[in-house]
This record gives sequence, C-alpha cells and structure tokens, in this order.
Amino acid sequence: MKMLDTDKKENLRPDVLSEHCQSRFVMNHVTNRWGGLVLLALSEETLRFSALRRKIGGVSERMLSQTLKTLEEDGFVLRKSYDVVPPHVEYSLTPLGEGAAKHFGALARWLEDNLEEIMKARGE
Amino acid sequence: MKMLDTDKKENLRPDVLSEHCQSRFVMNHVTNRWGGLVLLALSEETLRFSALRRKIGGVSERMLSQTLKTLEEDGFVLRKSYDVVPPHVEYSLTPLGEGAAKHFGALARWLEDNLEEIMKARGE
DNA sequence: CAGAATCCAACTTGATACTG
DNA sequence: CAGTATCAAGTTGGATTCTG
Repeated sequence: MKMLDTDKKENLRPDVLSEHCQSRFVMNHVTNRWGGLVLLALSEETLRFSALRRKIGGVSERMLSQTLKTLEEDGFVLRKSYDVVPPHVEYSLTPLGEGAAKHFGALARWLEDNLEEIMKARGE
Repeated sequence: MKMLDTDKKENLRPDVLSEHCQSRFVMNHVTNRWGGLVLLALSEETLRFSALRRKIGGVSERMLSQTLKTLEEDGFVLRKSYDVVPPHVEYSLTPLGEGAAKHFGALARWLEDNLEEIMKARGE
C-alpha cells in the first residue's frame, strides 16, 4: 500500500507548507524581519552587539536583541560573553547558522542582482 | 580613487543590509509570513485560488489574496482570469517568480533536511 | 468560485529611559 | 558596552458577511 502525500501523519518528511510542521516554525525565525539579515551580517564575520547593529540598517536595540536570542535558541548563533568591564560580547554563526546563512544569502544576492528587472516589472 | 563599501551613495549595488535599499522592500514581500510559501506552492504548478489555499496550510482567504496581489505587483506571479460563471482564475509564476522560488525553495529544503538537528539544538 | 469589505483581536515594532 | 523595562503605536491576522 502506497503512502499518499495527503496523509496527515507527521514525521514522514518535514514540509513548510504544512501548517503545524516545525520546519515552518523555524522558517519564521529565519525569514522574519531581522532574522535573515542577522545571519547575513554574521556570515564570515564575528561581531559585537553594537557593530552588528550598525551593520544592519534600521534595526533597533530591542529587535536585534530579541532576534539574536531566537537565533541562539535555534542553534544558528553563538553568543560568547567575556566577563570584563565594560562588557564584551561577541556573536558568530554556528555551522548550522552558516548553512542557513548560505541559502538566505543566495536568495538575497539573487534579489539584489535582479532588482532592476523587478522594479521595472513594478513600473517604478 | 577607490570606492568604499561605506559610501552612503545608493545605486552602486543593491544591499539588503541598507535600510532604504529597495531590495529590502522586495525581500520583505518574499520573506513575509506567506510570500515564500506562495512562491513554493506555485513552483512547477499553476493553481486556482482555492487549490492554492488548500495547499498552503493555515492561510486565510484575506491573507492569500493580499499576498498574491503583492507578488503580482512585484512581477513574481501571473494572474490569469477567465471570464466565465462561476469565475475561474489561475495563478502561476513568471520567469522572475521561478527564480525567486528556486532560491526560497532551496532554503526551505535545507531547513526541512536539517530540522532534526535544529530541533536537537533547541533541546526539543 | 474568487474574492472584497468590515470590524476587531493579537502580535510586532519603535522610542525612550534606565541599569550592571 | 550590552543590554532590559515600559509604554505607545503600528501592523498583521482572523472571523464574518457579502457579491458578481
């Protein structure tokens, strides 16, 4: 007997199109307003909080802090705190984070490279 | 004289990390809650409104309609309406949309394939 | 069938001020 | 420096109803 794609059973294969699949939960962390940009900013470069904030145009302290916490929970970002005064905290990507950043980065570069055509399609 | 990346001049190269770059504007359409999922659902398949809605778990009529309109404006989605009763409308991807879908799809597949490791990192 | 319109609830985000 | 706390404001999302 063949399994159908329409079987509601989870655990066959994750699918972001399925409402309650955990992959969509994680996808939301990567594709929300700041998640992907943080991954992008940290790819190939370890940064401190304020440097990261400067690099990502428009992000507030609150949102950056919140986004970093989420990405750290997902295992994408590594937070390294040195116990000195004044505080010194470094953020970098884990191997998992590098993987996500690679794919998000590819999407970003494609958008950047095709922006002209897209804006033309928009009639602007 | 060399141009520096830090030059505030626009039009050198689009950069999603820049606050007012239009590439970020478009990026938001692709990475908002339903944008990418619509691109994914339409890749390799033309669908009618209700079929599309069934395929994307959890999306409301309102949000689907709104998302489709945005993606159509960006030139990613093609809307084809047949003037019959009852109405018949088909949605498909433009070549531009296929490009975006390809990259978003790669990210989605990577997430799905690495979900187990991610959830392990989350301690769940 | 494919939506548009309306109303309202929930969530997100930002500004500002403050702390160890 | 690296955040947190608080509150205000904006945005998104859903349920429902309606229509050509």
